[in-house]
Amino acid sequence: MDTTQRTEQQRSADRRRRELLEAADRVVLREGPHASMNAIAAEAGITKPILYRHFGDKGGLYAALAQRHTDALLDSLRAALDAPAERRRRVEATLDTYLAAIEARPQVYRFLMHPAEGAPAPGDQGEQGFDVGKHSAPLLRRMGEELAQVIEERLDLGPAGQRLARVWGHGIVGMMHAAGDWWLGERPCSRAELVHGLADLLWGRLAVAGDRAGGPGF
Amino acid sequence: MDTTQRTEQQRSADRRRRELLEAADRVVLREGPHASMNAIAAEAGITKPILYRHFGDKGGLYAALAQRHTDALLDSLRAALDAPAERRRRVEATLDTYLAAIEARPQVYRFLMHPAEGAPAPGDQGEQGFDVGKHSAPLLRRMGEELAQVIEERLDLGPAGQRLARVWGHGIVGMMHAAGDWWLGERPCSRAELVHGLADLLWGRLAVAGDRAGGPGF
DNA sequence: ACCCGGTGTTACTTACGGTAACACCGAGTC
DNA sequence: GACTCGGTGTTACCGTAAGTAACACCGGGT
Repeated sequence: MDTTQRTEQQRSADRRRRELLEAADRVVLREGPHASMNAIAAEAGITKPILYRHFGDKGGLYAALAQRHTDALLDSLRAALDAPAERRRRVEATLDTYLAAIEARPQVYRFLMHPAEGAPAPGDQGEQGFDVGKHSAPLLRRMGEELAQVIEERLDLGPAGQRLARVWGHGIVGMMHAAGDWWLGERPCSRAELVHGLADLLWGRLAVAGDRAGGPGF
Repeated sequence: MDTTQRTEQQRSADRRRRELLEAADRVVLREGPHASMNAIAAEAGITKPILYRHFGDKGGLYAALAQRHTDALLDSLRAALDAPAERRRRVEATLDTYLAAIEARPQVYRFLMHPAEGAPAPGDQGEQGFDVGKHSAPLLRRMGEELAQVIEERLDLGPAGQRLARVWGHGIVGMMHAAGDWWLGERPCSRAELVHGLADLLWGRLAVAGDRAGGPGF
């Protein structure tokens, strides 16, 4: 098991794996998250068992596929978050980066948000509580944690700062996600307007807005 | 086809439908969203074709099931939103109501958020764009729209108020959802702390928080 | 006596995830 | 040169679950 040989084999396997992932990517982009293993294998010019040898099961393949895209998106978001500008500009840039991404490739986005569709696993006994709470798309969790870390590093939030940063990280990511999802479906306004509206929300405009005439107030 | 007879038949059918829904509810609560149509039929003491006669397909059954729970949850939320108290208290009460609901019955919650698992429909040709944007759980959309309406009715947000209210409605709901999902999975703090943290976020504490020493600022 | 709509059944088809068993092939070894 | 060995590939199969005929029973109206 000397290093060079192992590397040789691994490089071959890794190249193959990348090819398979690219084929899977094409199929998922074309047919959506319901793409069958047969279809993916056909696209790659091979048959099912090979896919299973490489990825274990459908969940494994989808996880590998999702991680590629998740990593790419997170890199973009980090860049926007780290840009040299004032706080509000950075928040807006990050929101806009996310929205631009899901706008540009909605299929990828949809796949990332619903990767757990298949794979109930035949021998499913156990875990009666069926992973409540962990069901969210890994992308959302990762984005939430990432943002939480940035917030905690840079903001002085007092003694309970760490907990608060995580609450905010996940909350802001969820806000971005849900608003983006709705916006993508209905296109009720321009991207810039959406970004501005969300930033206003985060900047506390909800708290200071005046009551409307005639109502009991909000 | 006189009215009384029709009503007679309909009432019988409706009662049956409710019974079936309750059986389905028990199974879904016990086995999660992967419950098979066979299992549901067995729980109801009948066989599959009857389910299909009543609900069309699995998606139909799940939609009917989801609507019951969604309606119930929305009623609670409306009550919290309409309570006579100042704005911040009401926001906190609404957040707390939602979190209490998902905490009390996580299985229901999980089911509501992922109702579209099955039903790719065999004759799936067409809709190549596969409903991007509409994939979200109907519950999230309904909550977003509902909140948007309340905001728009009660707050004076200037000329673009309507659009802004919808952006905020969906954004806030998404924030609540993602934070609640994360919280339910990790239980990093008490419910009250979470509520307080999210309300602080909505009240603009992000904007006014001080930079941490040593960093370039957020 | 006869039909008819509603409720129910059994038995089937189709599709898909996943697996077992076998075939080929190139590289290193005696 | 025959021989094993790991990797790549195949065909053929199993189990499960959605969805669909086709048939059976039963009560009431004509």
